[in-house]
Amino acid sequence: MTQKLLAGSFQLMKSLNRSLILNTIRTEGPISRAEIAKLTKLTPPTVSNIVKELIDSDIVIESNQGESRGGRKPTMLVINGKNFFVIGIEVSPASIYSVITNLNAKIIDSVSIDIHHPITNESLLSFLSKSVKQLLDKNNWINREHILGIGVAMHGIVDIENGISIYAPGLKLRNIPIKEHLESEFNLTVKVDNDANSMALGEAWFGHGYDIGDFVCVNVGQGIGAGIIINGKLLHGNEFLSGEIGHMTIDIDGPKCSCGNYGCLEALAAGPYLAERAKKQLAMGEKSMLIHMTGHNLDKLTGELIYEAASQGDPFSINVLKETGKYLGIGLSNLIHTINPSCIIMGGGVTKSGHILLDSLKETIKQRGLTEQAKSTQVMLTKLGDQAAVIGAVCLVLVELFFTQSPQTSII
Amino acid sequence: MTQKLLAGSFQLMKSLNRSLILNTIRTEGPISRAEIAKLTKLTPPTVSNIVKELIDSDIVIESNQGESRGGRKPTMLVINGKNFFVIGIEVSPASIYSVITNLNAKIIDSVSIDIHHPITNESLLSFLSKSVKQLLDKNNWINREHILGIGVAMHGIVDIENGISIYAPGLKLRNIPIKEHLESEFNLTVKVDNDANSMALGEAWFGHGYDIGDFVCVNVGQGIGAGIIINGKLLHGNEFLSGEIGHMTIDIDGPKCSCGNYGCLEALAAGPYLAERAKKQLAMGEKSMLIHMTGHNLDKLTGELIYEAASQGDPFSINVLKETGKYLGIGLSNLIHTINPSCIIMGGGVTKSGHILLDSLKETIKQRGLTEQAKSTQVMLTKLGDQAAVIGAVCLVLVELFFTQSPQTSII
DNA sequence: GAACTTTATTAATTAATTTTATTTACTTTC
DNA sequence: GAAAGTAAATAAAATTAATTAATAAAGTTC
Repeated sequence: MTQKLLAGSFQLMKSLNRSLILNTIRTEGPISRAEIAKLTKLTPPTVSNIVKELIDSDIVIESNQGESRGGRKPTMLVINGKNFFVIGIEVSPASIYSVITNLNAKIIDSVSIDIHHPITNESLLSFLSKSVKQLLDKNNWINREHILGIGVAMHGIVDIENGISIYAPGLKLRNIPIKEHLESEFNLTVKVDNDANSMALGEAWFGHGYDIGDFVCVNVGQGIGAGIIINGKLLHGNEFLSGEIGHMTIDIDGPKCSCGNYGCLEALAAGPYLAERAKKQLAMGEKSMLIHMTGHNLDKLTGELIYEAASQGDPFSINVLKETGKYLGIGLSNLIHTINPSCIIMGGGVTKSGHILLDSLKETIKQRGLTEQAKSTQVMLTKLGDQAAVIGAVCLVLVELFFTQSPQTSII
Repeated sequence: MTQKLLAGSFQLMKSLNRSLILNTIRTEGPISRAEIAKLTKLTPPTVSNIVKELIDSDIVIESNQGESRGGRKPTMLVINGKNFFVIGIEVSPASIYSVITNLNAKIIDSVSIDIHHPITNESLLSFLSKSVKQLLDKNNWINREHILGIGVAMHGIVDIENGISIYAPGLKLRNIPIKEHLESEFNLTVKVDNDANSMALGEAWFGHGYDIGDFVCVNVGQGIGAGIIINGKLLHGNEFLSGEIGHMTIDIDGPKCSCGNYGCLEALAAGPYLAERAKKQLAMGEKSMLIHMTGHNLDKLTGELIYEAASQGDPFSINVLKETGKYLGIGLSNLIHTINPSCIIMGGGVTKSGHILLDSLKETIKQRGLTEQAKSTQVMLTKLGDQAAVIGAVCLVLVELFFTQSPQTSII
């Protein structure tokens, strides 16, 4: 199919300009009407008219007066960020972490609930409700009408159209109707997406992806997933499966993965498998301070312990991390040669592994890149750190507010 | 960066509708004004006005009258396809194949020039000019004013903005200024893109991708490349490197590739490497009718010969193809788990290998897919066959004509 | 304090759609 | 075979939201 085309209409024209001005204020504000006109190439009256509507609908407010540059002082405009709120939830295999933020994604309060396994769909949903209720109760000074929605970052495969978690391997659950449940419970708009996708969105709005149009955010922790941003938008693929790079084969004869195949990136580089690999090598007689650190009980070995030993100079652990960096580097090279992002942002547990793994990873990309540009693809850690996914969940709601070209997007 | 927004204006509104109507006529024509209004949800007067302009600019013509459905007969509209022409060129390592087509991409005439190695940038450019001149001379009944542009499908890495072939491994050339050269020589718009991208575009416009928004076209021949279509548009990546899946590592300890790395998909599944692998196995004493077919000179072994022997039932060759199918299947699985296309279209030399390779490839995808949907991703051969790339080259020009939202896109 | 600048708004104009009405050309029905 | 009905296409008027031009407001500069 060739590209889809919109029909032009007065409504479309207006809503395009409305979004354009709203987003210019969001990203450039505080900014004057005159400056908006210059940046967007719209005419001053058009800007004035639309700004008036935005102020009427309470999403934009006039702030202080700016400095004169040889004439009348400009009136600065900003998003009315502090009076409206969004709830973001990150569901990881071990816990439910929920936050309430203002429109600038500044976290006002948070609650965390541990998940005990095994768990059922019903109890997960009730934990989600409980988590939201706690946030609302703790912050009952917030006008319920001023809460714009709930965003949920869920690990695994998510049907974003219906807000259903199709498969959550970390919880061993399937087909959880998150959107339906939360919407009926709280009468708020609910958006659900995959955790890596959410992280990517968070970085695009408030992190290192702020002025990059095409990038990938790779989440390396219990599993490995990627959020792919193309032209400032998330790529979801035909069946919500895009970015499942944990199950990219990079070594046909490699170790067995939980998915049943052999040599998946995840089985070579994700936290639990990393520990598994080290365990095998130690069992075969390799020396390492890890043996002492685990009290001679190798079942206690985790990725985190290996990070720690490596930072203390343990040669065995350093080598394990170097190997892991190489595997990840190969996975990322494959990504570079497939979608060629301008930058790769790393998030998840791996961000705590220090420079050894990262250096090895960068070295591998340099070695494997097909061209100079590929070799020098930038790799960096998330700016939002542990908050990337939950901030991303908040952004799922913000996208609707700022980019849905509907003139009715009055906040109240 | 968050998504980019257009500024709304009367011009935009008009040109969106112009494109919408033009493409509705292209894809649905012959079609009446009334039917266009229904399909596009534009009002009848809007359609009438714009159609009048399209007819004035000669890109649309009224054809016969349609059947009445209980009232006035509709006047059917079609693209004035037969009076305008596009030149398409495919530059492969061995030859330059050029065609002239009408707007329906129907080939009117073609010329082919063999390339003898080694070759320089200058002589390649002069061959390109010669090729176009031959086409023009052979078809001098065609009004030069009615030729809309030249599209070039070039193997390797292409800077599509400047129309420069950055690296053409099959010719061992770099930085060939194709667009600049041909534009100054013929005073026609010139578009250059990678061969796999062109194939994908050709299939999107006139092949199996006709009603699919997201798909991938994989070209397996001397090398392996993919053209990725997302939302009906080609993905080029940050440095024109997207789709270079030939250099995706699928076997860390695999054979050495021309790029210097080990275990690239290309080094396991592309034509020349396929022959290489078979040669090694035969040299080690394996039995096969290939030994007879090459007259005991294994240096004559090619991918094509292996296809032929396999189709005659040679067990050794069948096994080689099965292996190759498995490797390709792994590469495609990686693609499915990264961008999750709704369908994969195979083109290039591999299309001649028969069902053995393809069955093995499909089997591998079924085995490796993470979900039922991934497992059942459709794989098919190009509809346009050997013409896919050159028709795609033509489409590079058609994209400009049909999708550039400029009111001045008067053909003449 | 007169002249100039920048910001913002108002009024008039313009472009393109939409709505409503009309014409054209056919089919159906009595 | 004339009247009634229906669909296609166009014409005229109304509407929308932009652009252009003019003006007001609030400064700065010399």
